[in-house]
Amino acid sequence: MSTPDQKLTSTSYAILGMVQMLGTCTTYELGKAMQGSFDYFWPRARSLIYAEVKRLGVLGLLEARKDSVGKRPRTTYSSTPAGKEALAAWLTTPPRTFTLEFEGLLRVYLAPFGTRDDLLQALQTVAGQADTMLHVGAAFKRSYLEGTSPFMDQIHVRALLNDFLVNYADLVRQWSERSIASVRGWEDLTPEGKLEAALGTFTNLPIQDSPSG
Amino acid sequence: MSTPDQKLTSTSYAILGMVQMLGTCTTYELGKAMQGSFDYFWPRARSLIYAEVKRLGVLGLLEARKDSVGKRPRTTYSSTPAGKEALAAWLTTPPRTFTLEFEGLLRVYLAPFGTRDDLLQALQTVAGQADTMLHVGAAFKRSYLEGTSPFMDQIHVRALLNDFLVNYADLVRQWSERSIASVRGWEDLTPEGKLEAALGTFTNLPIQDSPSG
DNA sequence: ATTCTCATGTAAGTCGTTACATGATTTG
DNA sequence: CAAATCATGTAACGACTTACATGAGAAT
Repeated sequence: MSTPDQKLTSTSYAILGMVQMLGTCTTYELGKAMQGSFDYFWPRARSLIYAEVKRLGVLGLLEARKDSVGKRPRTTYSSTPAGKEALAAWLTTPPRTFTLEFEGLLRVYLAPFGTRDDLLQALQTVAGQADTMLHVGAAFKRSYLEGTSPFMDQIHVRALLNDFLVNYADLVRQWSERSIASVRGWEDLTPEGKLEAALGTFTNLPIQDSPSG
Repeated sequence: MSTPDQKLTSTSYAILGMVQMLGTCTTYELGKAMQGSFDYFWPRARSLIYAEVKRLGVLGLLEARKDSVGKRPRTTYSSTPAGKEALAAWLTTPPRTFTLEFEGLLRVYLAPFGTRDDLLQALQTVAGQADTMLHVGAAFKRSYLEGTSPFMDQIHVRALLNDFLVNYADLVRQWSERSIASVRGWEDLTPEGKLEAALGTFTNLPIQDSPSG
């Protein structure tokens, strides 16, 4: 009963969950943990977290304890029964759709208004970004296989999560590499002589070009 | 020279590019085109486009012509030399990093605070969303293979684009399906008896758990 | 002792969304 | 001709970001 859910955002629940996971934490620790865990699928700026925990405290979904370090005040948060209830209630609702924001694809779409080299550089930047992500994934993999990760007891769900994330990074990496290879084979961005390969790419997409309607 | 780039966002350039692609268009047509093309990698609300073309008009990057339909006024836009220059200049800069916002993964991470069935439902929702995306991809594929797409002359770059998008949707679909299969095999969300499979998942990730360095 | 990094926030601003209002056009 | 849908915006609001300010602790 009650579930007093005012206007909470998904970020609110992300915070509620992370605090519950950590038990008790300062906002800084919370921020670090969120950055380390959520950055690739729910990225948020630090300052937002400071604002949000405050709000969740007022709503009674987090317990805020003031202490201080030196003569500087700070706040430490922990979960409340109401907070746990709210989180559990949210978890029963369907997730909003996943959205991608991929400027690199915008560059591909608009490539004909720039140069071939612009496109190549954009794709190389993307490849580098994917590579970084793969390194992070590799570190996670190592920490779980070696058993050095905190939250080893969560390994069964974290496996699902990393399964997605690593395959996702790998997809971006591979896509950017084969795209670079394609573009390298071009002299410019005009359509001339590029139809055949394009049709081949479409044909090989892992999908049925099945009945409309 | 000049490149008077005030504070333009990536969305500004997306608009600049789409208008240049269309030649001349009403804001409504522009919005439709953007929705149809960018929705999966650069989603933006209609109303933002109305606001943005107006601004781009003031900046001289788009030409705005007022006409009317019945006694209702409307504005039609087309590209200007300055606009084309600005777009070309932007295309030389490196793209910002791709970001994902995937509430489904948040649900996976926080799953232990809810029930097994919550998690299953969330994953099924995701599978459905990926499926929808695959249908859109299939339609694109068909239109290009049949040669019925407008902008057939862009097929070489669109092939790169759809290569990513379809494989991405396919990844989400397949991931959600194998995750559902995993969770179906569980009786609850406790760690008991789930270690082996999790370790296997990590081991099989397409990545080296290579030297830290 | 100074400097650099860690830690704890606040303030201002913006990009973008949801909701609304209303005219025009098609459809039943 | 009434209802639904297409078309053309505006207004209000909010979630999130960037930039700033500053204390504490570590390093040199």
